[in-house]
Amino acid sequence: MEIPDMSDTKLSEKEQRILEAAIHIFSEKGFSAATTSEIAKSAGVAEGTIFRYFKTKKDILRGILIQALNAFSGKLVVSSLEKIFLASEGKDLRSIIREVLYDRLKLLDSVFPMARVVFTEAIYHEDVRDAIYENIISRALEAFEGYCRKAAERGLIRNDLEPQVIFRSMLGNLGILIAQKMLFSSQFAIQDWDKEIDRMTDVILYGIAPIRQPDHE
Amino acid sequence: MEIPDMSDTKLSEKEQRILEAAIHIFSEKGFSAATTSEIAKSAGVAEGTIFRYFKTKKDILRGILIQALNAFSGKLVVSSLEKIFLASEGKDLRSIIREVLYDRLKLLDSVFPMARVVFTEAIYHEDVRDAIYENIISRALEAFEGYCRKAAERGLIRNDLEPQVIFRSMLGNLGILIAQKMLFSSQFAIQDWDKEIDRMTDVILYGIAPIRQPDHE
Amino acid sequence: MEIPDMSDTKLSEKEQRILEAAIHIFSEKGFSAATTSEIAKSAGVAEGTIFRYFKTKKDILRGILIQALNAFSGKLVVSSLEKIFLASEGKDLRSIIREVLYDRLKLLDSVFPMARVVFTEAIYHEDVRDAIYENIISRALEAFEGYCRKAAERGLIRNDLEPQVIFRSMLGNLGILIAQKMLFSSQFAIQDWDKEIDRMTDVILYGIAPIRQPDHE
Amino acid sequence: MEIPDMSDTKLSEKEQRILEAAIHIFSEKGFSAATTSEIAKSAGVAEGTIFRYFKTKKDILRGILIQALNAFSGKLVVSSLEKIFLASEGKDLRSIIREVLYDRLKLLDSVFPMARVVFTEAIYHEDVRDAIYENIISRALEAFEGYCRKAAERGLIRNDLEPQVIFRSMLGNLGILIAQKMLFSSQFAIQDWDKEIDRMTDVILYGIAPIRQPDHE
DNA sequence: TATGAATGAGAATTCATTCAT
DNA sequence: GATGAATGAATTCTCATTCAT
Repeated sequence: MEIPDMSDTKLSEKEQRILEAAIHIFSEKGFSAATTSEIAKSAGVAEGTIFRYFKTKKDILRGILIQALNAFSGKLVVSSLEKIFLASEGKDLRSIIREVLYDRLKLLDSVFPMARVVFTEAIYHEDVRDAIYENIISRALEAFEGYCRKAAERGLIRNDLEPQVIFRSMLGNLGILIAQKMLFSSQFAIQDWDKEIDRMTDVILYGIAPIRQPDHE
Repeated sequence: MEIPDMSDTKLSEKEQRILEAAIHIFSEKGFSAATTSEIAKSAGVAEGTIFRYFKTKKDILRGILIQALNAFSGKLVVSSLEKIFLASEGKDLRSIIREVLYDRLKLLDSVFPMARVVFTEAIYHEDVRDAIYENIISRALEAFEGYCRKAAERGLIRNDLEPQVIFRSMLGNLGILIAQKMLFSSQFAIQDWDKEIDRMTDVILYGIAPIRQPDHE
Repeated sequence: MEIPDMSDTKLSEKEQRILEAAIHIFSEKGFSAATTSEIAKSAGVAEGTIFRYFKTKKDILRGILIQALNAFSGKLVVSSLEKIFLASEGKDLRSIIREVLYDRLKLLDSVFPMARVVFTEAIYHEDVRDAIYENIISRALEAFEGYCRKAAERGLIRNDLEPQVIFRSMLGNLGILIAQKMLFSSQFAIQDWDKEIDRMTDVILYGIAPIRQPDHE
Repeated sequence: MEIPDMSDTKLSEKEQRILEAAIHIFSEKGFSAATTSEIAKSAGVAEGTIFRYFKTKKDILRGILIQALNAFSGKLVVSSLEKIFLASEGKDLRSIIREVLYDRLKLLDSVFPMARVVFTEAIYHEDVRDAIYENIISRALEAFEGYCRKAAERGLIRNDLEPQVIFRSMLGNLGILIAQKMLFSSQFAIQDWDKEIDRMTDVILYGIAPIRQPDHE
């Protein structure tokens, strides 16, 4: 697959329209099942036009991946997290985590189709996974470790846990929540998001074991 | 997609061989990108033979889904969990959770290609999700709730948490671990599974907030 | 282009039919201007069938080239020439050359479309030229040199000429004759082939300079 | 194909540039395999510009053919031959033929790409052949017949040969030499052109039969 | 029953030509 | 005039499905 330089070269309006149509359709039916004719129709251009901008169908996918990695890595993943953490002084951990969860949820909501394309491709292609790791996971993890260390110093979180483990736990919980919202909404309609987030935060914070004393916290 | 009766009608040896080949190939490249000729070759039958057993390519997928749902729902998901819980009398929660995690991990390991096919299809088709919900999730949840209630009564777990929330937390943690093992093994090679499971159990049990007393557990 | 092993692997009846249709159409309009749909129609098969036998359109051309090189090199070019030379004992040079010209003319007549495809492709592709050289020219030249030496020894031909030069002269004369017959038949209709061949033989034998003695032949 | 009036209407500089680029590219890959975008790039104009000057791609080819026929018929084919023949008084036949061969060789060298386009198209299109015949062959032949007659009268050449036969012989020899030079240079590199032309002249003059008496000529 | 050659509908891709700027 | 983006018809190629053996 080979995803080239992630630099955010400006895209023409038409190129962007094609990419958006493709994201939508790839997201709905997967890369292989989508047809370029469909994408063209949805983008409102002639089928041939697609191939002016993208040499092959696979290149459309590459275009999406590049955009996705750019979007996730720089702007979204790290920076907004950073803001929350910077604004976290004095706040208690519960608030911070709630905010983080809300923020991530909102973020993934806004880019869900794109994310769906990226993750399903990741399932099949190691190079996509590598790119995801390099551009998103490793960076997010790095940033996260910094916050964890600080939080641990301040006594906000346990200092006997490795950040990776905490990261994984939060990611896992978040992932399930997203899946629930996006895929199983008819089975598990979530009415009260505040409450839902609260419960999740609670589990993340204190686990499922009985809480011994009402005095702590 | 319409997944018909889940009854485990016996499959002929050839039918089974075709299904296995298809699971393998669908798992590697996805349903649309796989070709029937490839499946036939891998199954060691003529391409035409596939269509004696499965009217269309989609029917092969249906066959896989049926098998998968059967496998997950009845035999695997519930029963083995049950065993663990039944054998749990007297054991502490940490041991139980560790056992559950180990067990699920082993299970998913053994059926990973099949699970991969099911879950990627679930991403695209609501009816598959419905079938997954009906056959797996709702049953597992039901069983889980029973155990939770009992465990709560015995004072093993917090009684202020809804079983769903606990379920979600465990599922999320487990999901990430699977993804890490199956997809990001080159980035996060897990050497010491005992330790890894221990850490995860720890977080599930006690969360990430600072633990106040050494008296816990 | 890469023309693979020239071994005469047997072709199925359908493969042969496709090749023949392709030879006909490539010969009429050239490789690029011919369409696979046209070839399929002319061969009486479905378009898809072509691609069972030839992975790409270019492979059809390759198939033709292989067949052509086989046909020209082994069976035709050398062997029939050989017969003539073997039967030449005692005959005078004029008869031999006439026979050779007739023979080659008949040969090229019978494979004209194929030859046309090969030569037009040779114009554009060095590898085709190389293959032609290796398989046809160098072999024919080699055989020809043998005959020339013998003929020179017997005093049938000048011994101060290099075989290459003789070869070139005969080939040139023949080439023009073929072109005349195949391409400019409406401008230069040849009525009396015996006479035509005679005149050509005469020029090949004695050149255009005035002949001094009426004693020749 | 229909090649219209051969009059040398003046071409704009841009038109000429397009034609030259087209000659180059058609010559390398053939008419059908060449793309207008390629031609435009090579001519340094926009693709649309081509269609200002030539209504269709085929018209570019027509333009080349017209130019080629003009070039060959008038200026080149006849006139320079004429010069040689006019200057031939007193010279022996050998010198004349050598000069003619040299001259033609140099000529074809200089216009090889154009000639290649014309001749390959001639292979496929009768009207091109007709145009070649009308504009080049018939004129050249006519002129040639005149010289032949004179030469025969002067006793320079055999008078029992029809000029056509002589023409054909010279053309054939020349054709092979060109092919050798242009297409098979790696197999038959010609080092010493003087010698090569000499040998060819020798064969054209005296043929391949043993020369009977050292006394003649 | 099993085969695999044949099919043809449909997919990706190319490219001459048009046309608004 | 010149441009080059846009077009869509035509082309190559794929592959699920059929069917004669």
